[in-house]
Amino acid sequence: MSNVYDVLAERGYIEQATHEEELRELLEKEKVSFYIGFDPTADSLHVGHFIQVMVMMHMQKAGHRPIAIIGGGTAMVGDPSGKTDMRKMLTKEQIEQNARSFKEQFSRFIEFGEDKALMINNADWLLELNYVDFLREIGRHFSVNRMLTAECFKTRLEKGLSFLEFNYMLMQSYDFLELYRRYNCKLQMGGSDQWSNILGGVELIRRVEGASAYGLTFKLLTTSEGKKMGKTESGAIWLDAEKTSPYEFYQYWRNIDDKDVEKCLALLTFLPMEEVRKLGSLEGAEINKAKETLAFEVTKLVHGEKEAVNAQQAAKALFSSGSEGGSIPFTEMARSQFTTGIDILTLLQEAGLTSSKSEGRRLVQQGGIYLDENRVEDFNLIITERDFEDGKLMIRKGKKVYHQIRLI
RNA sequence: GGAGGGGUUCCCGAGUUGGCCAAAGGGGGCAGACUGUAAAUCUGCUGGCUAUGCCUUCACAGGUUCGAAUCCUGUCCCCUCCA
Repeated sequence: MSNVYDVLAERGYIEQATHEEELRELLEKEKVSFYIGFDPTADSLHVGHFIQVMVMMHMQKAGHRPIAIIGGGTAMVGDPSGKTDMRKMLTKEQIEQNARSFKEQFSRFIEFGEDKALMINNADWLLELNYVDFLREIGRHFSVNRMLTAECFKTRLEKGLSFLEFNYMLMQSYDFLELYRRYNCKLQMGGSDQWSNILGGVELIRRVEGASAYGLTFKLLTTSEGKKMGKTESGAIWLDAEKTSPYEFYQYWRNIDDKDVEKCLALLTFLPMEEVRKLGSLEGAEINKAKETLAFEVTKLVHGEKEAVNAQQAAKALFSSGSEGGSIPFTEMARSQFTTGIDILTLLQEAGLTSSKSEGRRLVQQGGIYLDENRVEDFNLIITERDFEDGKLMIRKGKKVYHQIRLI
């Protein structure tokens, strides 16, 4: 069980790999530098990236060296894989800013240092490429016929694919070559949508350097229905506490589908596999224990133990007795606003629970709003200081969304 | 550059003999019931508001008309075929 490859396989990360056996041996024998690319298209990593971060952690633990590549150069082109539309192009400044946020977040999970792990922006070499040289050196190794048969371009061939995007594969392949030359990086990993791009790099290194390089892809984190996980109606689940509070983060995992629990425990926590299997095999209401463990462990990894405990306590308190907990989302409002009273619809909006008064009105009419566990019957209700206890008022929307108003 | 087709509410997508269109249907989402903070199922809702009425929406800007998503003119954008 000491081989990381086996660990990764057992936990269910691996989708496919080039030369499985060779790669396994390589990981057994030597310290391998490997890379995973990240597109800096947002200012924070989200849950979808986290699985890749987990892999880097596993690999680093096993003594290998992760190289996180920030696609500063490639982001300026946009990866067409799996997309139906052309991506928005980002400005250089945005990309740089995002790259900084990424690095900060990576440091929470991976130890950086010359020998430990690196983070590199591929803009370093991509931006100064000379077009003609690139074509002569790299372009000649790619067959358009072959590329067109690649899965990642198929959907785009129907809808239209610009030449700019068509080049993405070459750029990513070139990244791998460059990393091989500079850091002796022999392995590229990525989501399964990256398979063709990774293969491109592996082949390029073989042709240009005559050396062996390897590729490995992970399963994309999807729900049992095949949807991408980590997306909610209100957007992605971010690793940044500012964008997704630890409480919400915890709740996301707590509310996960029964069928996804075991998979997530294996992929997103470091719990031993025996325990993962044990938890995953719980039946009926019992499986809630597994969900609690999952939520706690993942929150702990991402936000630290303290936040995880807070989130867990808040959740338990709310869902078992309805009393308040420590870290539920809240809004602070001036006491003076409540001397004359404020109507419920406005209050809901202030708390961010509804986006319009009409929406609030509907919610109340349908019986979806509660104040301290009492259903609100009338949408003309006026809230005053007297409704508060200890300067706090708990509003609940639906079954699970809690929000507290605090007087200041 | 030439020929043709099209841009509708969160998304897909009806609607173009002008009024009955805040706009069918589906998806998604939200809420209710049932439950285990799960899934499935059933029900309701899904532009805004100082709300039985009023206001703003059908690419954009004008025009015709008592009245336009629907007709006319111009502009922008997208797609397909030809070069």
